[in-house]
Amino acid sequence: MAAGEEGTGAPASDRIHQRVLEFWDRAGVPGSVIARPARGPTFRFTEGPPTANGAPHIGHLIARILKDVELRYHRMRGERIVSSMAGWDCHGLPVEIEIEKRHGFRSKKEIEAYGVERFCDECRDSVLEVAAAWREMSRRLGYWLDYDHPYKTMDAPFIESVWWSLKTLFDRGLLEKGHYSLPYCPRCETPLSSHEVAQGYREATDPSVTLRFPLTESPARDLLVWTTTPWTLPANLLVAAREEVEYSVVREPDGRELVLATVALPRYFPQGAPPVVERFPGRALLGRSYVPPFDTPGPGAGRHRVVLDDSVTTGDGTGLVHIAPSYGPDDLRIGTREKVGVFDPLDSRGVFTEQVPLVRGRSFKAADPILLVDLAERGRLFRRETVRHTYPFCWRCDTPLIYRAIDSWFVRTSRATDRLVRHNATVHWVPEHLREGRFGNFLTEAKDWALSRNRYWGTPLPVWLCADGHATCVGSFAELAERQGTPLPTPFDPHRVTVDRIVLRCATCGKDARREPYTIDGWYDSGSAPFAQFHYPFEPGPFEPAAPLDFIAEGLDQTRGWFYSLLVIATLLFDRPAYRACAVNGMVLDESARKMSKSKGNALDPLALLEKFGADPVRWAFLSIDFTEPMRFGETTVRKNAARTLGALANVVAFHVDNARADGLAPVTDRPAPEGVLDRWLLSRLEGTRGAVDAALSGLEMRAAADAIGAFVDDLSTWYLRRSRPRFWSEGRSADRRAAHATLSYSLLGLARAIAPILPFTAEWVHQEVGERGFREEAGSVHQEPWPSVLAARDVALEQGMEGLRHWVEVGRELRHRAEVKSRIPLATFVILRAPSTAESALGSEGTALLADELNVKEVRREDPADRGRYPESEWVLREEDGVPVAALSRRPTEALLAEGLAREVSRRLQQTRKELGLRYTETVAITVAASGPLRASLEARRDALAHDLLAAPFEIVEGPLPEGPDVRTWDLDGVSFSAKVVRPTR
RNA sequence: GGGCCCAUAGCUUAGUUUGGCUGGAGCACCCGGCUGAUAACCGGGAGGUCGCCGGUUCAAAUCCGGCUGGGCCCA
Repeated sequence: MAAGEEGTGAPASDRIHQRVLEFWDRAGVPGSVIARPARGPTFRFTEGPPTANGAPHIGHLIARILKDVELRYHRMRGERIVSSMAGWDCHGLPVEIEIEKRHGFRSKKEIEAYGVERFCDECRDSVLEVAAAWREMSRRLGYWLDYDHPYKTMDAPFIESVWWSLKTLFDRGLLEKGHYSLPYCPRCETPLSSHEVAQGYREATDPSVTLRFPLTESPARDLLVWTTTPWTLPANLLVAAREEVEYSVVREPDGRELVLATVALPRYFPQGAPPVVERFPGRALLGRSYVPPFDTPGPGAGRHRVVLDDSVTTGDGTGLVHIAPSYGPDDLRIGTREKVGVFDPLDSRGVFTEQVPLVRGRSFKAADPILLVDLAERGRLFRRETVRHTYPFCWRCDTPLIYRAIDSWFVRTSRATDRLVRHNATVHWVPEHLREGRFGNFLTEAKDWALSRNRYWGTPLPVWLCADGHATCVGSFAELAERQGTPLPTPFDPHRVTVDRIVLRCATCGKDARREPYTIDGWYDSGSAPFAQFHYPFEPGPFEPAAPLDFIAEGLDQTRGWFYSLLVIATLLFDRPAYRACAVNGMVLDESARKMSKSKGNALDPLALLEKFGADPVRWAFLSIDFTEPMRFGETTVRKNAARTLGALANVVAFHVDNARADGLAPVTDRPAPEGVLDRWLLSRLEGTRGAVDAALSGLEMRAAADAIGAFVDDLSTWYLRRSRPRFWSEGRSADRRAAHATLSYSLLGLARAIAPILPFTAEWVHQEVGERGFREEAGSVHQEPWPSVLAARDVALEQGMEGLRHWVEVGRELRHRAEVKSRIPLATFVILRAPSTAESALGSEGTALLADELNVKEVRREDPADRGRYPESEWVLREEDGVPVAALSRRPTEALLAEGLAREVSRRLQQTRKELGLRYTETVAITVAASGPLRASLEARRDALAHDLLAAPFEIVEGPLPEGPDVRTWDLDGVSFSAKVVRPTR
């Protein structure tokens, strides 16, 4: 038996998984399944490449389960998956940071001192180490991809494809250099794209300060200016007001005057404002010059003045905004418009240069308090508070970001907004609301994509500039060699160390051109994966420019990551959507609905989880929750969800296999045509389940598929098998026995195929065990079987009839309950006072017999509903609906029936004894029962039946009591005692 | 501050698209039964202001508005 092994949540789960894994590995099943079919309809898929900088976490597990379920389903349908390549996202900051940590580096200078070449080599090696951990997790999960031939974004062919795409964009004017205000990480010394920034907002406490900027012509009158970033004050060049907003001048007790927006007065003077001496609209302030907070050199020195801009709001602060063009997008725009230039006294690490002597050598954050003290000493500080707000941090290293005016290369996504929106509209999103909701909103706001990074380990930007500023974008290695005038080394590694040395002839003027020293955003790499994995367009392959992927699935965090970069690149290059269907899973929380994190110690290690429970219980547990929402998940989730269905199925299989072997009955793969209602019912239910699973999986409703399977297994175990059990131990190979065997064997084999996408291990085990394939290589795997897409007809009337019958069982049991007669004691009659429905008629007399047996009554009849008077309450218990009796049950058993019940009591206790002795139901025992009086007479009368039921030979009935002994037990049945000696056979 | 999503029994949830049976299941609990039976099975019970308030309607878990709580995202 497979039942009862502890600790797994599903019986024998470990053993099954181990055995199946061993079989797959030995027989090379995954490789062979992935390779086939060579022909067949194409199902386009791309594995979202995990960033190869750390071990997989639990969130990665769910997306991989969803992907695997769909891929298995489509493979079984005979479709060719293009492609099944595993993928690794190798480039970028995440990987560099791992290596920096290893050496304790804190800045780019240290990397350069160490040697960029060595550094990049270590990045490359680290990627390969991490890939091994992912591979093992995937093996245990049963996530089948081609791990022997993965695409890696750092491979030369991949990079060449990316270059081709960038050149294509460049030629269309969609790749340009610009001077922009970008989020910048001072630790990583590189700008980040807006979708990277989006990943790193969190709560932070910052200074909230209001300053006095005295007006030059009216030295006793101060502009009040508010900021949460004091370190930007040395770079102040302008103050912005809003044209139509009303400003007030108030006089303080000491005679100084303050200028601020009228609506800001209550904010600054909640107890009542000082007297207002003047009011005017913002435009009146235009051109007024003021004394800047710090006397620093810079392009705007001496030209500090008030300008007008609509970006000024009065929701916070004073309605007068400090403008430092180098440190904010609006600031840069205004500064450019006012032609004051840019003053940026920070170096690339965010440290103040000698341009601000007061804080020279200090990082921007550390400068805040020093600057504030200085301002306070000079009487410029009006108010100092702190504020809690959300602020962006670097998604990799957690350093606070700053906006900074910087030279960068951009992909002009803003020019394609309408096409992005249009293509997105065609996507089948699961959950659907993402299309118009979060993802859709993001698209309409899409800004140009800041592509360049001032880093080392990444795809080099293939742009060279000559002294005259002409840009040459290189789209292939051949072109590179040609423009260089000499062949490239072989093998050619297109990373910075090699590429930076190459000097080209400018495509425009023929002068020497040097490479722009940038790498590109790693999201561009992964977004290129659908074509770059095939080295398109340099090699022939299955990639078709016009064809979107049919399916992808990843976590919600990819909304601004991969989902976005795929769509942008597909739109700009091929003017089509990137994918037809996208399943998106929510975040995985712990069992108390808290975020999982390593620091809290509540993170589940996916590999450990798979090892502890086996993959199928974990897969089942995830598919039992709504994956589109945040999921509460933990070991309990696995235990509770998996035990029921997987345990029940394992035990049905174990029962069947035991039974079939005992009588040498062969597996049945052709659909049998049994006569019995139970058999026909089960076969019909099987077809219904197959259909439901098929519909669910084709609509990305993985959960509905699991529900249908769960319901079928429940019916199979608790109704079909429970009701059919006696048929399996009828003597020899009766027709009924063979029919039951054929039905169960065929159903289990059919079920194995239907569950294969969802429960690949269990499916294989059922397929092998029930099919008597013995896990032999040549016998094949369930995953090589075709999907049962052509279904046999269901017998709907029969299914409905069975539902009706089971309803009458419930009614009968309720009546027994009310009559207080336990089921073991037979009753004479159950009467249904309703005409049978057509569906119920489909069950015929067999259904009646089944109902009689289930309710332990001697007779089931149907009668005209009008005959109520024939069922007096003294003799019957009645069930009424809407005041009309619908069923009646004999209220009391006769003496004879009581005696029969007594015999059954004895039988039951002896069966219990068999069980306690651990006997299999193929083993015979010797039983001697001692009883007297009516009990003995009742037993004598049923001697043969009892002997048969109990597998007892010899079966003796003697006048009691039996002498005490190790095998003797005594029971008391409501005052009647009996004892029995049960002796195990000698083996 | 803005956007998206979620809220049904102690837990997991069906039902919400398209308003209409008495809001269904499973787990857990209580009572009983059954067992050739699996952390099993069967019946009964208890447990629901369908988050709250309002609106539309003959009729609202379902549609609309607002609010509360939670999650994610953006600024």
